[in-house]
Amino acid sequence: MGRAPCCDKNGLKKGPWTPEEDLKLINYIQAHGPGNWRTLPKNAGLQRCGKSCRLRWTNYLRPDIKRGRFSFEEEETIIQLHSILGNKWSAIAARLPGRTDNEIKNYWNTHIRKRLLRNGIDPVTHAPRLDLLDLSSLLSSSLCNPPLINMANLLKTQALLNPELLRLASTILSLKNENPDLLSQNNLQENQISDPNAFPLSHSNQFQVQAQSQGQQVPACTTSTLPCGPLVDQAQLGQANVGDFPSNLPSNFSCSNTGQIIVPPMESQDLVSQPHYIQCNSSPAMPAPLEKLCHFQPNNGDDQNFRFDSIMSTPLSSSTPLNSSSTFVNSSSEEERESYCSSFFKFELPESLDINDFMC
DNA sequence: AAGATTTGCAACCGCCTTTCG
DNA sequence: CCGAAAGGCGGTTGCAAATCT
Repeated sequence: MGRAPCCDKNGLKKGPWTPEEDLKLINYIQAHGPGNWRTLPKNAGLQRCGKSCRLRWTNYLRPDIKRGRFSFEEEETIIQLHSILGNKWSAIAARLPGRTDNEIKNYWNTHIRKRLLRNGIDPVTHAPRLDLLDLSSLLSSSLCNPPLINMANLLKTQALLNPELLRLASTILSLKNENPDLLSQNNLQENQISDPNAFPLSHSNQFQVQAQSQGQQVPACTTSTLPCGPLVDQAQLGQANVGDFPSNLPSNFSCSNTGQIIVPPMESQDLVSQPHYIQCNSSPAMPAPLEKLCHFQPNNGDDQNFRFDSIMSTPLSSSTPLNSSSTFVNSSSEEERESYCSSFFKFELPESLDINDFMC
């Protein structure tokens, strides 16, 4: 037996609400409070389905709803939360005061999703998408960079690969493609990190990188396009396994020829500072070749207080002097935001990387 | 200037979960 | 425990506004 409809639809109005209807609904709820949506329309004198009244109230008429363009902080938070929660719009909305799940869903579908796609990032998994890459330019750039040829070959055999490593490879390729002059940049970086004494490593700078066993679901959060973004108080993220958080390589790392992964600085906070280098301990589950990649070091002497968790949790949009600049946050165009996202990705393939080690 | 196309968003639909008798 | 009702959620649609040709 099918369920009875939520209300008798005969004679009930559909479509856009009129100001008069809104007023009736507001007046009724102000007098009696929300709830009992089934009887509300009748009592309020509305020719509407109760469900329609509830949606109108929760998505539009509620007094605490914030309308207007999403701020940079909000967008950033949405991306981060979506990478963790997926399409749980109500859960995301619960962390964005004044925003409704419907509004966030619409904004995601019309703005953020498209931008991620333009940046070659799968909006579902938050991972780079091979099928969106410009393979011709990729291959041409590979001709000037032999290790990339190997990686391209590696990708052809993706079915044989550990998915995590495949993701790493695809990420490297896609971002290399976006940053053609990365080599020169990285030479500088390599020089910077070649002297281990220059980057004292404190215990607090270490974290465990837990390579995921094959087939394990990867929390997409670590491949968010805004990896340095806020994260929301992770303790509040009931569904997010904070302990697993760094189990993926952060999307904004780069790989030096010396096998180090370089996490760029948060641009909005420090547009000119050098990347951070973070040391990580390899876990038993990590394939040996990946261990080569996961040798993080803190950046430099003038960043003694650097902590990885600060990268993961410090809001890009926090009220730091640079970032709190309202001109940046509030007037950022789509291009600026796009640039902001893609600029995180600076990769270089380690020459020492032997793809054979990655084969299953 | 006008028609075509794209974009943005409010609203609807149907399914799932929770509540309650 | 069971079934119906209500509430909640995510996906989709339809239309007006904006943009393009």
